[in-house]
Amino acid sequence: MHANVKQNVVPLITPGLKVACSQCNLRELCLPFGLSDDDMGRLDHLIGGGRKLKRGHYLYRAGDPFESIFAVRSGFFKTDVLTEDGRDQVTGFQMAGEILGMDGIGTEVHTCNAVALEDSEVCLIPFTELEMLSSEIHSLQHHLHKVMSREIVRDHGVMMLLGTMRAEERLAAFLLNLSQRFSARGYSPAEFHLRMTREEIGSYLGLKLETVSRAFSRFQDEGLISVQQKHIRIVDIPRLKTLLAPTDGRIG
Amino acid sequence: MHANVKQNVVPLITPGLKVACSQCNLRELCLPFGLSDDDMGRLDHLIGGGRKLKRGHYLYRAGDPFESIFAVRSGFFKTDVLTEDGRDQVTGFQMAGEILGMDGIGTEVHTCNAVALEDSEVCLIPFTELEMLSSEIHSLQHHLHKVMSREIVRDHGVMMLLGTMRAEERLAAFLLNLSQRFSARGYSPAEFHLRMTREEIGSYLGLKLETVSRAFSRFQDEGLISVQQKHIRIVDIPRLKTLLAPTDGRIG
DNA sequence: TTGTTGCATTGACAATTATCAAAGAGGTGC
DNA sequence: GCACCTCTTTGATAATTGTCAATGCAACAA
Repeated sequence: MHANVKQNVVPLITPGLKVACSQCNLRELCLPFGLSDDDMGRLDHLIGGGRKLKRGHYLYRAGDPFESIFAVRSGFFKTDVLTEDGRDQVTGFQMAGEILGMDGIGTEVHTCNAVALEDSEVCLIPFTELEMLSSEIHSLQHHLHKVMSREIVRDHGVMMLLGTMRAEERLAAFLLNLSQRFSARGYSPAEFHLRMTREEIGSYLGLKLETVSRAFSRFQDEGLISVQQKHIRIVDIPRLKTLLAPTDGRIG
Repeated sequence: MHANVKQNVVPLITPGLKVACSQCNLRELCLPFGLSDDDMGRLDHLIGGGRKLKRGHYLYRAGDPFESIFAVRSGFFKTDVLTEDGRDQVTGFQMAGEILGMDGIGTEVHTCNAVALEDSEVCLIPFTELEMLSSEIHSLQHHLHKVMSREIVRDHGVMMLLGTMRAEERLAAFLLNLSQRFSARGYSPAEFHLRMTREEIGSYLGLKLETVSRAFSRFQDEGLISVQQKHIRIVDIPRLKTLLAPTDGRIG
């Protein structure tokens, strides 16, 4: 089998963590966005508590019955799809405030795996109950739709990346995306720790790990970033951005 | 500017077509799936009529305010994303019974273009009203969520294709996908007319049009399909499928 | 018919990325 | 500290796909 994340087979999750949207500093990034205090209280009621996951453990696996979606409270996840013939595609990396598990709604079964890339915590949001509550709270319903729609738009961005960009462009886009998301969470946009391996980055970007590694090295040689294993410092964000708008074949 | 679809600038749509889900032979494929007669009647009420589009005309464009989603009644569409720097990625091809426009929910603005690749008809589904109705009809709400979730899962499949497959595998997957969808609509799974150009196929598959053309020719040489311009006949579906499960690096 | 236009095919060659292989770095447990 | 393990880096070479260019084909209009 592929050098997949870890050797554990059972999704070792620890129940019983007390959580409340109304107390959560991620609420503006997450599902309760825009709710009144009153409605937020009703959402608190519904959240099925939290779960802690150790690094390498699965939040869910392809084939698991779908019951809940999850909000990342802390930590870092990847989702990937594994086909019968051994193909493995990382479909995303999720960090605090982001929602996981919406792939399972359509089939009632999860269609990808979600793995913690570091020790993490999630909130469990039972989906049937979320639907019930969202038919009473219009803003919750609408926000759920927005979250799903944004996931579709994000996927389109990945298709664009995979379909039209070259290796270095893909990596630049990836770094800038991480930078922006860390920044939105109050962390440095210029300096961060990668939670995933070169192979996982490569899988996400449709490249082999060696190609990812070489692109990192090239960026470093050109003074765009500084890399030390998983530690990244972006030295020149503007110039990194120009890598994405290449030959300047502009129109108007 | 790129050899984009057509020279029209205004989305020339013709309003006033009378439609009713309850009378529609696509209802089992489309949004009203699973509704009672009674609820279907309420959905009929909400559908904002139909629109006809001539080939080459836009159903919506990136930047248009989002108001409705659309169900394809007949015809064939493509959606694509165009970036400032001139990249163009086809994100999907849609046929009868499929839903268009969900990309716009999250931002209240459409994020891609939808173009008719042949003369087509769509049903217009005002989204705010759909949300209102779906908070009253649980099965409608749930089905909407399923439709959105399946779009996410479909996108994951495209990522897998773009991230892990080689040119011929991508084209085989593409043909088999079309075949299956035509089949589900009562058309021949083995013989059909492509509505899109080689360039559009290439954009969808992350390949150049020449590569697509060469792959078609190779398939024909090997007796898998017969190609004459846009007319395709799949001669050997099983063997085409084996192209997707390649080196047989199976596990168990 | 003939010319025009857009799309498709094919060939020769170049660029990009993958593959294979070896060595280096860093962390963990003993 | 030392051994082990995983991950990363780098080089040499091969495979795949892109690029450029020419020709072919089909539909359509004059």
